Amino acid sequence: MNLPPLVQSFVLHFGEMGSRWGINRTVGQIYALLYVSPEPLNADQIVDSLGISRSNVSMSLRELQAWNLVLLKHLPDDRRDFFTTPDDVWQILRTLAEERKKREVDPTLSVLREILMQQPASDAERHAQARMAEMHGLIEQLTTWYDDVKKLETDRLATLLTLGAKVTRLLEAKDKIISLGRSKRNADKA
Amino acid sequence: MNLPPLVQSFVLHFGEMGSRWGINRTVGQIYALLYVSPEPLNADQIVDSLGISRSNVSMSLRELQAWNLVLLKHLPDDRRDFFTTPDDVWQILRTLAEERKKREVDPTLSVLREILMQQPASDAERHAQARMAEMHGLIEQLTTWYDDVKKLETDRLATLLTLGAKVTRLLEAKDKIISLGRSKRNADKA
DNA sequence: CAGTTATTTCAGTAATTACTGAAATAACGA
DNA sequence: TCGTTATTTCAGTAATTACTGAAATAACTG
Repeated sequence: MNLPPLVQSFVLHFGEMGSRWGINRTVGQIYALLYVSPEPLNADQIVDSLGISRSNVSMSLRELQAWNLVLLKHLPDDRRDFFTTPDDVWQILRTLAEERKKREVDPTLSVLREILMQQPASDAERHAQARMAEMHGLIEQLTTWYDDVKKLETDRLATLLTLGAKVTRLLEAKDKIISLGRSKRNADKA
Repeated sequence: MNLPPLVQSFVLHFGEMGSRWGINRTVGQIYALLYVSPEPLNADQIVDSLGISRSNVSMSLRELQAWNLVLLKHLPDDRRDFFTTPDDVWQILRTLAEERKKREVDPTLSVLREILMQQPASDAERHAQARMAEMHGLIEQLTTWYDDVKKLETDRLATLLTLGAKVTRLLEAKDKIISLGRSKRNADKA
């Protein structure tokens, strides 16, 4: 590996994190490298930077493209492929969320729905279905929220996040007032 | 594997999803099994249900305990350990979020902070640091929001989710009015 | 204490996943 | 067309991760 020390730390960390997810070390490293590079890189530059085989780079880039995490660029009079990441980190986050939903949440939802359609043949199955219904409800609620939020542009999403906390506090304050009123009335009754 | 068909589908699916995360197949299967079981299970019951070795169950339960995803129960006059999952799915979600943050987000934040402290030795490093600063900012904003939200009890969290969408729409409406006002003024000027 | 039961540890092995180098394909230009 | 360059594919191998069975430990009982 042949990189400025500061970049190298970042790349190595992402390699480790990658293997902690489903993504493997190399894919994580390549992504990190592209993310911090001032301009797009071609496959051979990645080979030189990370010290891995050309074929590994090819496969890993394909994986990153399947995740929509990487942009393909072309320079004039150069038929090599160059790769970058989007400039906007919030856009990257959105893509990541979308892809993980597609791979992890959606299949789970459809399995749950399918099972919930079936007729339980025992008490054990009836109980299992009830539990799955709870899980299904939770996931549906989360995805409904997500579907609403995902369309927001970067700056509005940021606003919503900082606002989110305030909405929470508002809710708490409202509840406190209501419960104060209730306990006052209860006290009056006694 | 010796399970009611409906439970088996669920368990198998979670096994596959498990290996798509860092978690392995067996851990995923055991968790799914515990999640749908009407009462706590001991290790031997898990062995029988899933057809895996006793030692594998022991290691996998240890893993689940490290993730705080599983509760240890004891029956009177029985010194075996029995395991369950929490009843409240929202509590499960909170735990999952907390543990993933601890394992994935926090280490990344600290690596980023450390790198950002250092003096860049080149333009490449300067640019890399700027990119890392963007990423750091995004993660900080997300975790601030998360820290606010995570303390909410189940029903209030659910409220916030359904509300979240409305807050969004409110923001959009407000922006539309403002931009309408602006474009009117601009039209007047012309 | 010895005997019984529950659980854990761990070395060895099986299974899976990652990676490489060589060959194949593809896309050009002369 | 052939030669050159870029990229992909894939069989073989390396590396990693998962799993097992046997032995060790631990926690109890009589």
